[in-house]
Amino acid sequence: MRSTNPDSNSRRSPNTSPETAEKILSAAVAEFARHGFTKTTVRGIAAAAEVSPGLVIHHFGSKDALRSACDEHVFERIAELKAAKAGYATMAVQMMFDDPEMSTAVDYLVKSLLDPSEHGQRYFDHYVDLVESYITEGFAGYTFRQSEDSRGQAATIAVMALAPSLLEHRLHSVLGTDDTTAMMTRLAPHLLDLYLHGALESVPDNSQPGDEEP
Amino acid sequence: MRSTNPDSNSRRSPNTSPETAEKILSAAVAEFARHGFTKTTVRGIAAAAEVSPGLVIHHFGSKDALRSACDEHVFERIAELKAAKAGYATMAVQMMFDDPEMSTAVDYLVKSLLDPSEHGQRYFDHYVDLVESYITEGFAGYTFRQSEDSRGQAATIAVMALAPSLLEHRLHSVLGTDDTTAMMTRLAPHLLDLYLHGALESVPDNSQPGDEEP
DNA sequence: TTCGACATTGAACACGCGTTTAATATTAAA
DNA sequence: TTTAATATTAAACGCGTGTTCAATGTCGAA
Repeated sequence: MRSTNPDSNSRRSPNTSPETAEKILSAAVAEFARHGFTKTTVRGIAAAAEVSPGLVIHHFGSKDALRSACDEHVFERIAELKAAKAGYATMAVQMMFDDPEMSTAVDYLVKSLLDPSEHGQRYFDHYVDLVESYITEGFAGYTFRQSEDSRGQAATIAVMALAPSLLEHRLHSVLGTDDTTAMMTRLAPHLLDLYLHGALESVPDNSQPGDEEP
Repeated sequence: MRSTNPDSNSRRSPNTSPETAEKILSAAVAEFARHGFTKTTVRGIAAAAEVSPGLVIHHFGSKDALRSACDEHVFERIAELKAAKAGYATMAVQMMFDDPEMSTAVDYLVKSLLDPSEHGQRYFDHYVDLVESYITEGFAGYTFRQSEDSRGQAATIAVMALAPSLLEHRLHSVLGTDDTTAMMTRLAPHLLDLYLHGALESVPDNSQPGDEEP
């Protein structure tokens, strides 16, 4: 179903272009992931896909429609990878950052969270739902601390899990690195330690709050 | 050092209008905090300050220069409030969200972190430095869990502390609230619990990773 | 008063944006 | 081959942007 041409001998793919549309969409996802929706230009996508700006509109109708197409594409990609990793005992955080092939998809979703959109909000809602189910039902053998406000707890943990990606660029600068995978690997033990034991080791023994110095 | 004129007696607000410049700058901070730098327009700032767009440029030179002025202004404001709260026993997280007067300043800094700029990076670096000093020296009687990689640990905690503000709008939507202070108050106990005890209560007892179901 | 310096404005400029349009190139079908 | 349809492009349109400019308003100084 990919090609109906009789002789694909010396001719590659001249006119019939499902390839071109895919190339444009792929370039769009990359550009959106890199610069966000607002700052990404149709001309930039066209240049990255080595086509004219008009062709981008011709294939997808508008910049917003192109974004929707990208949303669906990324969603499918994420769903595939999530299904492929089902049952694999690891934290959701690692699930998102382990696979280098997923990095652009994750970047896209992160930018989608920052640049307000319905798709981005639906993704975040779904993510909080997922975390809440982990809290109530457990995840890969782990048991979560329970709370009366499981929704607020889930939202808190979801936000925490997304934080490193949100500030990825700032982290690169402050840690003096440019390898995202290596950086996330470096942060992973600290995240695990935080999730397992918290960040604080001992609490002050003064009972009433004030400007006291121990 | 503010003025070199000999008689600054009744010389306050004649023609040279510091009031107008302050009004513009205040409006600019609010607009930048609300919509971010890129999406904020000079015309929008001018409308909020009830002046003409040309006057904004006349007073600050350019949109970028206006942003720098806003950066300095917000930095000073934050420094003041931090100094005023020195010695007050509370977490750095709460330090940033407690005071409702600080909310716009915090929003501004958050947007500054997302929309890349030198000032935003310097602020983040400073923030990580602060957290690292808390880790090594303790904070308000609290003792942090130690790590060989204190820099990575500090970056991790700093990112976590900033996360709720970064996704404030998404949190509003997912929790069905429009009161930021109330929402942060709701999340506070979950954050404290996370920092004190972590998020996970028990770990699975299977020693080798796989697709096992407990 | 007159003058000069500054504040302030409305209109316009130059530019980049998303999008449209007319024209060309290419291919499948008749 | 001819024809219809689609892919593709260069150019331009309309719009919003940051910015500039000439004109007007305003107030202290002389």
